[in-house]
Amino acid sequence: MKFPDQRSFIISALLGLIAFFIAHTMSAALQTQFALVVAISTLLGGIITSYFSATSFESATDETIKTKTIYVGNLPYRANESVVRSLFEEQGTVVNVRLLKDKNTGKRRGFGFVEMAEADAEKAIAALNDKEFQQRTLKVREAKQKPEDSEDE
DNA sequence: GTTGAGCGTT
Repeated sequence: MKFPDQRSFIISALLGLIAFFIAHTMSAALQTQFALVVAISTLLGGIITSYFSATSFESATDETIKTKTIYVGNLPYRANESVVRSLFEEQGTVVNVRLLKDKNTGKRRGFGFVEMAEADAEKAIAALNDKEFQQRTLKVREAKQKPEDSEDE
């Protein structure tokens, strides 16, 4: 029904364009046969693709985890991502860590975002908020979600 | 090389 991702859609569209131009160079009788072959090949390819993606081993657990993004402020300027990551990993599994730098100068701005699993995120916020870290008091909160919609299922 | 309230990049 649906394409697995946008790449498959683009590839299919490109192949369709190529087939269109090839068919344009043929006689009417050949066009019918060519269209048949293309249609059957597309069907078979789709069936095979969906079979393998349905039986692919454990690729479903990758993006099924519910993660929550945490805002971390008042960080010392000397702190880097690995230090923050290891600090939050004491409270749970850290999915991603981003410390924001200035776009022009590239200097650290002293705050960042940590992405964790939902339960671990709540635990980390409660445990690490207003905690002293390298002579600074951390500000740990749940991050404002970016204005991105389309949450289906 | 500096500074100190804050919510953002592939």
